[in-house]
Amino acid sequence: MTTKQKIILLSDELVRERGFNAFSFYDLSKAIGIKTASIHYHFPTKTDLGIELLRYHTEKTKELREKVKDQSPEKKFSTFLSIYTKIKTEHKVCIVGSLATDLHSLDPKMAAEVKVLAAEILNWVTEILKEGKAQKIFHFEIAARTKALIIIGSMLAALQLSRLTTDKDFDLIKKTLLNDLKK
Amino acid sequence: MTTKQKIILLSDELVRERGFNAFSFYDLSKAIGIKTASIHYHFPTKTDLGIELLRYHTEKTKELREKVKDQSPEKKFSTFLSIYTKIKTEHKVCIVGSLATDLHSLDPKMAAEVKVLAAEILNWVTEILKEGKAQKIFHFEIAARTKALIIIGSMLAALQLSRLTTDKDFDLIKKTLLNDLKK
DNA sequence: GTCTATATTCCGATAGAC
DNA sequence: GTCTATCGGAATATAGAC
Repeated sequence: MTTKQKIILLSDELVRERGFNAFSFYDLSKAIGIKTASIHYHFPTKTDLGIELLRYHTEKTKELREKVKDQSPEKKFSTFLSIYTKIKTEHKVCIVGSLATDLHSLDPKMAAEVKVLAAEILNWVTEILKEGKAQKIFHFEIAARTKALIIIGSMLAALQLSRLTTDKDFDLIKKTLLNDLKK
Repeated sequence: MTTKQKIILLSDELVRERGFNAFSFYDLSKAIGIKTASIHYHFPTKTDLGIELLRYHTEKTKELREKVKDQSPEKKFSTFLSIYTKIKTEHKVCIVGSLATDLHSLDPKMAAEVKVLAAEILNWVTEILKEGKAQKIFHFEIAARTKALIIIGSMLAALQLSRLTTDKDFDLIKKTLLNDLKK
């Protein structure tokens, strides 16, 4: 793995663990074993790093979407849900939620990238839901995009709220969501 | 209003606008018109300020709960929802979501107070839902606490996501939630 | 690409006068 | 209760050697 990749992956952990404004180049330098000046070589500013991190997420989401494009809607949906399940095992939150709460403290260019990622996720889930409804696998009466917003929001919130109540509440919310969609 | 109250109210705005780690005593001092040293007189540390801010929210929630205790479940529920509607008009997020994403960067004493506030809200909404269901006003099949988690989570997420999509999505989610409960 | 060294700014916090 | 003055530390960022 290149140093640049190491920096992005570690930043990703830290943003979702503590928040963008709560980690520093020094945190990265300690963990990777290089000096903060070396990090500036790869990312001139912290905003540059944040932007590349977000583009990495957008790209990864697109790749995942492409990877399961020929699968059933159920499989696609469970793939989507597994993103959050993985995050929960790390006791972290999703990057969209983490950066949405800090949005107005971010450089506008970085804030714009958060919106791009959110749009990509919303677009994907909307598509999955439409397809599942057409195949009479998923059942809901509202617009697919609205349903997608509520589902994405519920998973995002499940990660945040289950930090405050108990970890079990994450699974509880996830299962309830899945049942609701299939009934 | 006392200076102490001014500091708490302004901190509240800033936490929900930018996040706890993105505002400083200097931001407060500018806005209030006193020096940062004076803020330390009222709150020795930033954590002390955070803790008092959270206790203020917990107290306010209890007062609101008490204020509407003799009203109908619908009225109680719409009172609960109006908290988020108000926040949305300010383009902010709720303090629970803001601090949940930053939780692992907070002093443990402050993190504990976030959990106290979340528990109070969850307890209140669970009670409202149980009462509404008993009166056959609200309709849902899952446990009231689980439904409360999903509703609170949906409102919390609606504030965050609608920062990234469009403001209209907040109302869309809110109305969908209300329809679902009454159908 | 990584280093040392340093500049700059900001931030939380304290001492002591008024 | 608020001020001036200041400390110590942390953070982002840059210059220039290797």
